[in-house]
Amino acid sequence: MVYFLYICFMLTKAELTKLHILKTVAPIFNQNGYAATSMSDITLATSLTKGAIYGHFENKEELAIAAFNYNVKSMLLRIGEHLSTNDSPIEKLYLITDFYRNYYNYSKELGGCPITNVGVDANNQNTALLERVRYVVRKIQDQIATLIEDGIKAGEINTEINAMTFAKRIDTMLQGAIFLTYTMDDDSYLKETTHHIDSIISNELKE
Amino acid sequence: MVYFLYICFMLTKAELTKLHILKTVAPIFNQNGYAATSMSDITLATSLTKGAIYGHFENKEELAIAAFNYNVKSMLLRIGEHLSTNDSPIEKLYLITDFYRNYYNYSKELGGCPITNVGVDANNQNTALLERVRYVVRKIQDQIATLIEDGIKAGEINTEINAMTFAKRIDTMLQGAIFLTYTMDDDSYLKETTHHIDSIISNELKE
DNA sequence: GTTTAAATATACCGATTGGTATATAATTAG
DNA sequence: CTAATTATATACCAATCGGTATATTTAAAC
Repeated sequence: MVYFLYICFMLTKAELTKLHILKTVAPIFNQNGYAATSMSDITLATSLTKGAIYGHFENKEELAIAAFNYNVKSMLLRIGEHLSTNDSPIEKLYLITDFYRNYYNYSKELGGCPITNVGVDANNQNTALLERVRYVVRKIQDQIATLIEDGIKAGEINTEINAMTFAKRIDTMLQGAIFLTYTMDDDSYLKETTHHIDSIISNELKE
Repeated sequence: MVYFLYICFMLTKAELTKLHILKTVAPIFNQNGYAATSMSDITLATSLTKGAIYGHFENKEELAIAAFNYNVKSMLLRIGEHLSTNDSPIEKLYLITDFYRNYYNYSKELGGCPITNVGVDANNQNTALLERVRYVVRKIQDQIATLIEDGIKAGEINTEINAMTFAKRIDTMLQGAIFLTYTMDDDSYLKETTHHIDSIISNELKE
């Protein structure tokens, strides 16, 4: 059997299988958590056997980490695409809130928000996974802070603003909204919060 | 053997055992999650056997629900105590943020924040537990909203304020701060957020 | 097309899972 | 103090857990 990707990007059959495993397994780990996901779940979902799975991943933990990285990568890629629409720092800030405005629908495909789920799941459990979560949280906050600093330099944002303070404040609101939206199955938390952040940008950040 | 509580409140030995189980098991379930907590963990921690445990709880799920309720009850009790310090609605609002200011230290005793942990853990997994989480979230938000409405009636808070909107906004910020404080093991999220909410009360709510 | 190497399937491992039937111990009621 | 009852301990269950050694199939290189 010959696959499109195989021809196009010169991927070996094994690499394709690895991608298939990750794509299939990522939302399962994300939705069920590490402990509640069994290797049987994985073989069943991928239609592969343990031999194939363990041929690509050393153990369950390595697979879980790879699955989390897969989810995060596709998420950050999507944010990046969204932000590339506009060049102005302050407009990019609005685009971040715009991304999270529809985050419920989007992240459902990933089996929920990977940051929220793995952050809670790995807390005091899995050191390697938790470290990855922290890295991504820092990365997102740094990105927001950099945008604010760029906005200050461009004269779009008030010079007296502390970039990291506001970045963390925005991230805190977003994380709370994501958690409550999922827990209450109510999108209005994300809608209201993104709207609120927009008005903060307009009223408190804008020069 | 005779226990203090036994004499004082006329609790049977069995009821005492049940309390002992819940007190021991509640933080374990909260910290590890439902799937990652085994009955062996429970028998080991309580120094009891399966016979004793299953004599008091029908199955693992019932025990997990009882453990969550135990944590929530002690948490709500603590908030209630804290709020009883003052009678003014707006001062009670400040006392809520004051409670969450030191929430990291307090909730560590419970094995983390029960709302956050069980909210994520039970999402798309355990219907009964998730329903309990939702009930508690609504209860907390209603409590905040009621305080704001009382403040409006008392002339302490601006009449144009939408109580539930602000209650949900405050809760969203708190949930985000709790999540990030735990995930990043950094208390400053809760400190900064409670400080920020205080200034919102002072600047946006106060008449 | 054949050989060689890699990828996948099969069958199995000991340990642990949640749960139960029954025996034993402790407590309560008379 | 005894009898009835309740609470706890013991021993066991089938099922599943994560993981592995080996056989078999498939793809890659020539």
